[in-house]
Amino acid sequence: MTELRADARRNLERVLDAAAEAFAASGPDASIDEIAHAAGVGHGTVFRRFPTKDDLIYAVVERHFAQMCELARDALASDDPGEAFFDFVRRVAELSMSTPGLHRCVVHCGEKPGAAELTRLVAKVVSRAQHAGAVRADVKPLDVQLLVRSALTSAPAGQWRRYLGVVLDGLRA
Amino acid sequence: MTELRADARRNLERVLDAAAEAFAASGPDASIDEIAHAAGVGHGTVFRRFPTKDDLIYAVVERHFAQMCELARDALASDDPGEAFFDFVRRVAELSMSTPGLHRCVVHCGEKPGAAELTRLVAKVVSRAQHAGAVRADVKPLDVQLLVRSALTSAPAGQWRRYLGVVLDGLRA
DNA sequence: CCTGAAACGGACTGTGCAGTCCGCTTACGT
DNA sequence: ACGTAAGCGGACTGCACAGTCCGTTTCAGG
Repeated sequence: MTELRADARRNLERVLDAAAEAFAASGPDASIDEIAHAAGVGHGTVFRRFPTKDDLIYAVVERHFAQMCELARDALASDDPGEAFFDFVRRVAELSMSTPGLHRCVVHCGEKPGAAELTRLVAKVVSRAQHAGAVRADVKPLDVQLLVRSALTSAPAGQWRRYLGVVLDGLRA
Repeated sequence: MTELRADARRNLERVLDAAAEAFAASGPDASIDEIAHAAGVGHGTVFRRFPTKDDLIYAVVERHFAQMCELARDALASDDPGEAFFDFVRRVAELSMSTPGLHRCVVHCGEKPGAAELTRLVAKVVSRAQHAGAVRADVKPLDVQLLVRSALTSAPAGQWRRYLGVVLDGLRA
């Protein structure tokens, strides 16, 4: 199963990269042809790996979640839980603001792929920071998510970093 | 120019109603065929009035803005500026949450149609409420808009009324 | 090398959509 | 009532896209 020919694996990676970029830029409306061309392969090659466009979107979203899980794990590995939390939030914000179309992709594929794992990790990051006294104790992970999301989505163009700063200050203990 | 035959005017209205409903439900992806069918006309009739799909979207958005302007004018006509303001915000929220797809339509047609008039009226509603001492003096119309929008967009399903209540309480003097 | 399986990619199909066209119908002034 | 211009709507075109197929190319093991 994992026995994938070298060229196949290389192309698969190119396709995923191109798809991530296209979906990040244009949301789920990006066409397969466009992605295949950007990846330098024929679009038949895309469909061999991902029988359906939705399968490709799904894969990209999963990868995106995995990136955020990675950030969360980094935060958990740090020995300063407070700063780790704030860094984590800032990085996640940076990531999602640099890929505006991906949110629509997540919505598009309804039930999320690996969201459970991500939720679990984030909860850990938050509670660790609270334990260290860096974050007020009366907020829950969901609150953090909603507050941050609202700051990002409602900020005027180019102002989201400032808005995020305000919210983060509000979360400090 | 306003000399429109009776049947033409009737159909035009039906089309606008159907379009408003369709765009509110599905955003700008709603098809002309679907709208024409819902309006009970052939889709040629739609294209005669609106040479382009974008023209139709534009018209619906303009109508939506006009509705909000109407609400603002109602608020300005009330003799209790404070309560008028809070009612106004609640009504606008109710309106936009009942037409989730319209926001994407507004985004779709970039520069907004009659946004200037709306902005002007809202500014009046806010400053009147502030003058009456019902709303804290240190917020600007833009702040109100952003705060309300963020409450609406970030609330979990079915919770937006509660979130809005919190924000409105926060705006009281 | 040489061979067979794996992978490739582009031609092809089917669908759904925006936008056009034109023969038919209907409102309305006289 | 009737003539005509305004209005109608569905057949048609063209295009963009998702998804299929198959003849050709390339990898990898012996």
